[in-house]
Amino acid sequence: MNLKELASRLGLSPTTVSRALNGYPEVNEATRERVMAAAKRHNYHPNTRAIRLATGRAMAVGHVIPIATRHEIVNPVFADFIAGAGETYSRNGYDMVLSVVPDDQEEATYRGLKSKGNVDGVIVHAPRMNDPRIALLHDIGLPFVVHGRATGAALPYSWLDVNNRRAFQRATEFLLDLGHTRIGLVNGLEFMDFAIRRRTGYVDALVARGIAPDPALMASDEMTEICGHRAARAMLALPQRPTAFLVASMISGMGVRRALEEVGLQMGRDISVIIHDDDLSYMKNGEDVPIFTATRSSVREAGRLAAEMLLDIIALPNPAPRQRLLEAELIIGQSNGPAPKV
Amino acid sequence: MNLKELASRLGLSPTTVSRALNGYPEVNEATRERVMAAAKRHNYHPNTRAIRLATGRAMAVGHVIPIATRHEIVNPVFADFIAGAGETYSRNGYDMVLSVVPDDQEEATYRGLKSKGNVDGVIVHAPRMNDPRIALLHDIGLPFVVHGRATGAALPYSWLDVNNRRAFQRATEFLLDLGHTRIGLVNGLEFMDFAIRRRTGYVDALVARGIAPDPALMASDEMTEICGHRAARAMLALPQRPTAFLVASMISGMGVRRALEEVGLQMGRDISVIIHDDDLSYMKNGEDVPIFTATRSSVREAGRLAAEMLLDIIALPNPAPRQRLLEAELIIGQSNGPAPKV
DNA sequence: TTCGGCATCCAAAGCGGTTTGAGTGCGATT
DNA sequence: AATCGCACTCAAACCGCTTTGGATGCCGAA
Repeated sequence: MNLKELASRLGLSPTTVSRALNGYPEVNEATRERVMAAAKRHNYHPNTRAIRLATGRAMAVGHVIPIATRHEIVNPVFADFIAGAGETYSRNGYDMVLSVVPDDQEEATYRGLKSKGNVDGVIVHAPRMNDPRIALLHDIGLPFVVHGRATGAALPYSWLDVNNRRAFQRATEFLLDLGHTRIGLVNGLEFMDFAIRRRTGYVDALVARGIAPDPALMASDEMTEICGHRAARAMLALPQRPTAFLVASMISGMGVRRALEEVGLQMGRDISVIIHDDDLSYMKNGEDVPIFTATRSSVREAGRLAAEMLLDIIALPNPAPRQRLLEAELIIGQSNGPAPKV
Repeated sequence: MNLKELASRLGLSPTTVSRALNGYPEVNEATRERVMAAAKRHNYHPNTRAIRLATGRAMAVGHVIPIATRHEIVNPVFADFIAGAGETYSRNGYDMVLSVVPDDQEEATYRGLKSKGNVDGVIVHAPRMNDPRIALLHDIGLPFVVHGRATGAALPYSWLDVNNRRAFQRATEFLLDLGHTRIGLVNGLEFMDFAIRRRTGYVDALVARGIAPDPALMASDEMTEICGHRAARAMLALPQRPTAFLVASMISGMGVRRALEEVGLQMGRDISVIIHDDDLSYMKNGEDVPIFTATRSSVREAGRLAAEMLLDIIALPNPAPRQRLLEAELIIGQSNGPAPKV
């Protein structure tokens, strides 16, 4: 069942039927209702491919996922972000298309997406410092929103980010207030923009209290259980070990916890731990009382909001870049306590 | 730059240019090379929307993700599966479109995907017993491959699955061989097909050795850290506690480990644990030596294979249903040992 | 009576490709 | 010399929708 057939059954022209269904004013209300009814009765759904060609819009948003020779973006955080963004797209009649490509084909993929007209815009994931994708997308004229920011970008661009610096600054201050002075930072990879900001927040807080950051207490690696464990073990083996940890993710945090248990330290009593909690749907930080004290910000909500921002931008003829900075909550769980008396 | 313009610049008809680029035989080799060169020079990429309309194929595969009022499918396993499938699609020039929809709209989404022509086929995730989606897709004539199986389906259908029954049977036998007789099963939700099969394997192995399965040693819940922890705690509190655990996932396993540490049991010495390891890229089971002894099967590879199967099916005019059963490896890590002497 | 305006509706021209059904020109066959 | 087949190429139809630029009829105003 297509437009033409539906029109002929109704004894109308395709023009009128199309307009009736799309809510144009120049069609008689009685006619419109007749058309609507017939469409429903015959289970008519306009062909998306034809609409896309006729309107010149893809009604789709792209997410490019480089599969890593180096580091994976396919991580749990990504999954939840996608889920959030996908909700927004569905609600607005957009498709979400994921391109999983070898990372040396990332640029070609973006160019292809634009020139072949597969999508109306893209979300940029996991920005790094001086991320080349921003200039590229600007260049080829593909609307985009960055999830995060890219320090060093020359041009203004749209982004949605969590205030990572502030979150880690507050967390550090909180630990300092509890008397901790040796705080281990188990950070993500520091070519990632968010990790840089988090370290900045941590360092700023220390410096503000006159504490010199100790390089031995700052680790930077992938946010896996293994890496969290390794980093914590290394710091715990120091002559002057930390009395608290600030950890980049829930999963790293589980590695840290394992390390603590191995050396016989009880989290929350002997040693404090604060993690960053992305509020993942399948990786909840406890039920009523959080297991970990945490800086929390829902990455799923970020996905929803970033997608909304992008759809807004796509809809506008000449959109100005938008920015939105979300604040993380500091939630108190069972993993912190005062620094032990020396 | 579009076909017509390219053609006129070359002094050729669109027909010939189209054929030259698509490798049809009825075009002079010299002409073809001239066309190819010009296409590259002018950076010509055929418009996907036009191709789709003209050919009647969507060149896209759908994945429908119901967002749960009840249980989330947006889980880490899903992310890796998607990544694997996405690789296959990219290699073959297909788009992957994800539809994230409220679960009461799942059926409508499948129907829409078909009638609006958005996709050429779909992958069905997380099948349950008597899963209604199979009949539905059969009905509306949308090609599909199920990741997993759906016990109780009336019609034959295509699927790709891991031999979950066998995997858990082998793991159980392995523990039995080590002298364990009280083995706790920390399973996934048992309306999920894979979870049912795993329990069957576990029960079969016990029964074959003349051991009556104890309901108190069989838990079924979501595969989260929290749930794993809770289940393990409950079993450890039994008068006759288990000497080994068989656990449905890496993440549940971490919860189990936490429970063990809480009660002062050392994994691998005091108590044995075997998990199922989906070989997730960001959740590796150790580096050289696995942390957990495990039944392992890469879900990412499953994604690749399922996608290949689906593309094959889509390409064929009248495809017969296909099946593929993958075997999980049993890999020995540091989390198992002989049962303690009574 | 005439004409402008309004409410409706439609024919036809896109959108940018693919594909069908015909040409052409040329060497080989009869 | 006429015919045939082959190798190329092209015009035009088509995919299924949107959208432009009229038509048409009817009513009230001049």
